[in-house]
Amino acid sequence: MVLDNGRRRPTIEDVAAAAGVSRGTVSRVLNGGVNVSPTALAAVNKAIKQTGYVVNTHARSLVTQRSGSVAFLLTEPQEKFFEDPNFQVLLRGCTQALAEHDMPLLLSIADSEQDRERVVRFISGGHIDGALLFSVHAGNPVVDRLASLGIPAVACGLPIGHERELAYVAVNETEGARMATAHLAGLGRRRIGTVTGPLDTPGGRDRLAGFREGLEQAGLGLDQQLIAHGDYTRRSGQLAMERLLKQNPELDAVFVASDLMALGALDALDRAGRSVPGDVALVGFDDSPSAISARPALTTVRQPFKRICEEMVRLLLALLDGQEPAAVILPAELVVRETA
Amino acid sequence: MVLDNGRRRPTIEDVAAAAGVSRGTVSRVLNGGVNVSPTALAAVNKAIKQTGYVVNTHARSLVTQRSGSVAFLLTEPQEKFFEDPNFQVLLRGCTQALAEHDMPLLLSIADSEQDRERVVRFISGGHIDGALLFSVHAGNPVVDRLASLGIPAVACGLPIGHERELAYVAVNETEGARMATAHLAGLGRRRIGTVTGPLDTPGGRDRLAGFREGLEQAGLGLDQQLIAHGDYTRRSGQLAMERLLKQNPELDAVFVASDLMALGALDALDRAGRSVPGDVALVGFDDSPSAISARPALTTVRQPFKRICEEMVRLLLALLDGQEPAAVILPAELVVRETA
DNA sequence: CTGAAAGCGCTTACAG
DNA sequence: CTGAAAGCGCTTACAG
Repeated sequence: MVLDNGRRRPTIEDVAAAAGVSRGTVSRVLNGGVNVSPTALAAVNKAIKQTGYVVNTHARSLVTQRSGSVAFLLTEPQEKFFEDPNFQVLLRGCTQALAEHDMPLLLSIADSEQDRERVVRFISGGHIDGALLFSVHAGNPVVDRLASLGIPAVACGLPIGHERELAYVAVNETEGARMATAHLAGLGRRRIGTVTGPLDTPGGRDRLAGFREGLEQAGLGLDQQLIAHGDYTRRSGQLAMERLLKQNPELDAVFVASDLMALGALDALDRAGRSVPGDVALVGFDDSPSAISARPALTTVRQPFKRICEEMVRLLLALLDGQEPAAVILPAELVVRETA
Repeated sequence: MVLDNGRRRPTIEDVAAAAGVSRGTVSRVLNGGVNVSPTALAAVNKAIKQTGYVVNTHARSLVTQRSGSVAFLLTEPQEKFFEDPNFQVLLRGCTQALAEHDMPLLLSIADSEQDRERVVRFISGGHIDGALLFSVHAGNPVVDRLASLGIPAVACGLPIGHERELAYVAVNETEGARMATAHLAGLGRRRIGTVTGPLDTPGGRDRLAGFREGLEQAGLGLDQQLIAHGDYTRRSGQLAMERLLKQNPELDAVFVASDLMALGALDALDRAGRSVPGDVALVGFDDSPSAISARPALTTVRQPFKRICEEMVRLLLALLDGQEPAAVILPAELVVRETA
């Protein structure tokens, strides 16, 4: 507003002049108003309004050594993350949670070798104060670099290999998967398979662990033939499901470690002429937007994405405040719809 | 890298000392190396590597009065944009196009009244140099403000009401819609309806115009009963389609102004027991990711999103360079799949 | 509670 | 081609 065409942006000096105080006093008002008399406070606030003053963040950052913004960092080597609707939910949630603290979100994608270099340079260049990490695979070079540089960072999901150094927020993966499997067993299914995510991700590793637990609790034996691996893409879900069906023609249920892969599994079941949930019952994981729009609608394990984002931002701000990295584990919840 | 734990970040002063030159010379090397002797250039580059120097962007921005980053601004009042898969494609495309210029992308969402205030404040606060505008409805207050503030901005799609002041990149909406309609007519369909977008958006207004043209060229008369309006959500597409079917039981084709609405229309047709394309042929618009994954796969009008993003970034950089706002119109292309 | 002043790390005329 | 110096707009001890 104001910024009358052609005129330069008002500075703290202009506000000081208008309020009849020094720059220092204006600055104190801007930074919380401590040690400022009510009179001065009122005069400065009036002058700010009058001049249309907006703080110059670069000048501020230069002295405070803080940028006041954080990165939303995708470390996924492929385009997978963009294909996944969870991404939108996460991105939106973080943008909102950050906006409440008046902090902008910078979107960074490090999915190619050269992007990686750029991103690390960018982050170590002081552009941002900290990073929100997504889709973290064990051994990801960017994550390793950030961790060793000591850049404040919070991962979405347990960061395998950096459980100690990095803060993170995760749903209880194991318990969620166990519940899903127990639900299938409770439906009377006896030949239950699973499509896992990559085993170098917490979602791949721990949901498989939960699946095993569920099977065991139901008194069902474990059979390697009932496990197929995907990489979180829809296509991989389809291929894994096809493998499963081929290896176990009598399969009557499947737990798929992500909704997107579940969509692919649905494709495969459809082509194989198996009805869902009639012939094969299916439970996904995420409760992503696609779970509802799928036909039939997916029974799935809900990840509380909004809450996850809020907690991630809270943890990151705490880190910036000098606190130690913490972990937050949120409960999973089974959402029963049409597929099981 | 470097940034040895505990040690402060190297500054231009450290590089100068290591290279045995003045700060000014280091700065010149950093900014293109003009007026620098080969000897000095080599010494400085070596010193940069040696010290692990990375420019402090805040200090630079303070003097250049440029932030070096741009905003990806969603002005949509609802959550619609996030529901739409086009969004991901656009976001990714712009991030990449910007990364090539080493510019970070700031994601800003102005979908509530107070968000709007924040965003305008943020932008006029010098955080960013310019904005990429998405989902612009006529009369959107944020867009009006940016335009009147003279903030460099490029809209995705024609910004109704600001055609002169704002640069923009758009697909040829009218021609795309005309082609879609002509395709349906060419299939021998005679009772062709349309589901439009909101008429205060270029996609709503101009695709309807193209539909009319197509009908006229095919010698088919215009009937108000054949026009239903949606708001780009899937749900609205479904409702509009239901209305259309009720008003025109003999409908044999429909042009839907977005793929997402087309998905909703498919839902409606399915429930009404009409086969696609058997009973009703359908053409969408966008060629968004959902077009391919839909069953049956959507015949649609392709928007070259990658190209759109590249052109938007190019135009924005030109604006920042002092050039006048320009418009780029890209050709539309019909992609024939299964629905028509 | 307040002002004067140093300093954050750069860039950019200005001399030479 | 190069260095010395001013200045970008803030914040923050330091005196008072």
